[in-house]
Amino acid sequence: MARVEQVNQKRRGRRAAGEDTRAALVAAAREVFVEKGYDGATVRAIAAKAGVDAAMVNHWFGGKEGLFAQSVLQLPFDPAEVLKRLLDGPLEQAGERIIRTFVTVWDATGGGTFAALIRSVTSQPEVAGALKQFLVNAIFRNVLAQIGVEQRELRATLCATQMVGLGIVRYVVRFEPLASADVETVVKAIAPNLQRYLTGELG
Amino acid sequence: MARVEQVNQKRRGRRAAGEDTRAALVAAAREVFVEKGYDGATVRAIAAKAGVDAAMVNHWFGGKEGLFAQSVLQLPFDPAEVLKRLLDGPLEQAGERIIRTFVTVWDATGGGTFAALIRSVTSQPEVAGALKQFLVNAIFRNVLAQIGVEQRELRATLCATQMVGLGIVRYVVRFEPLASADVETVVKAIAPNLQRYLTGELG
DNA sequence: GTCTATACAACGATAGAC
DNA sequence: GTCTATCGTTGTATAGAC
Repeated sequence: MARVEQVNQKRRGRRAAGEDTRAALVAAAREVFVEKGYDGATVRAIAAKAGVDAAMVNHWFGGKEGLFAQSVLQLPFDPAEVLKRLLDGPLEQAGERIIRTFVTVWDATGGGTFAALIRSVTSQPEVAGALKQFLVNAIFRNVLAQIGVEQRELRATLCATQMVGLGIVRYVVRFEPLASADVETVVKAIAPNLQRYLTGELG
Repeated sequence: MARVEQVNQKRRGRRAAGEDTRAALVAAAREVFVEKGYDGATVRAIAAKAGVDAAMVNHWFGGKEGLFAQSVLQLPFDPAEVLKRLLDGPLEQAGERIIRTFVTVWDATGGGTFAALIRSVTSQPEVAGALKQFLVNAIFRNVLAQIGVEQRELRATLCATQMVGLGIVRYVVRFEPLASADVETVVKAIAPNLQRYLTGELG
């Protein structure tokens, strides 16, 4: 009896070799995220468009967040993992950890990836909107919850100014001597400023 | 004798109405600056391409610097004038003056102009190169000469990270609450960080 | 007649050739 | 080290618009 009912349903188990589920998800995600924004896009809708099961998003990308990072942003790392590392340690050294991680991660890609990201964000308003939702709901929310200070939203945007500016100057326009400075020089120079945005006095 | 030799020269005095010398210079400048860079482009070459005298650059734009600002960058203000205002006052308050002026000037344009500037810089490597030369040779050189501290080049690029980042977050991606914050809030929040880059301890 | 956009000459600075 | 070429800029006389 059970066998008969399966006739018109999808086959279970592994798909045939050559069907690239991962690539199909990335392609579908790019379209849906850009069209609906990060919040408006649902994992189920993306999976349906890709013709695969929604569980595949978790399997391949660790969740909606990871899929967004690798499809629209094309980040060369997993933001959830990086975030975990950043939040692990004393708050007074968070600025230092963030800058060191940021520079290390993007340096490893040669910087061209960051430039591409900025280009797509500045040229496509929809991507900028999706990125904003992503940052607010998937990143800032987690970070800010661990910071027991006032004006958390303002602090988050201030941190964003410093990180984005650092990325542009070091990777896109490549102003010297910052573009070629070693990681520790950058950390020493910038981390205290980021730390002030995180936990310092803003008034 | 002298009169005879003038026969094959251009007529002096005002040209016929309808010939827009200013626009001709802007058009020629855009091409030459982008092709040769800020340093490589000569006022004389631009003027020749526009079919006018080189002195017209000074008359209409106050110099090579102003012509670049209004042709390639399309800035809504005169950088030389703004620069003069920034350098006028105690060094300990320079960070505050710079942030206040920056926000005031770009707020007045609605921010779209800044976004357009970033877009052209990030999408055209030649523009980025020309901008770099312009900043180094026409802006930083003057500012840094007045700052009696060590590591001036590094400080200049650090300042650039903060200014560029502020512009992107406030005018391009418009993260709240920073995008809608009033000028004084922004000044109080960011000026101390810029001041550290200018005159503080970097180690 | 007045105003100003214009062309030309010349100056000080700078960089490269020899 | 000197000479030369070229740069950005400034001063000035003039032609045309108003």
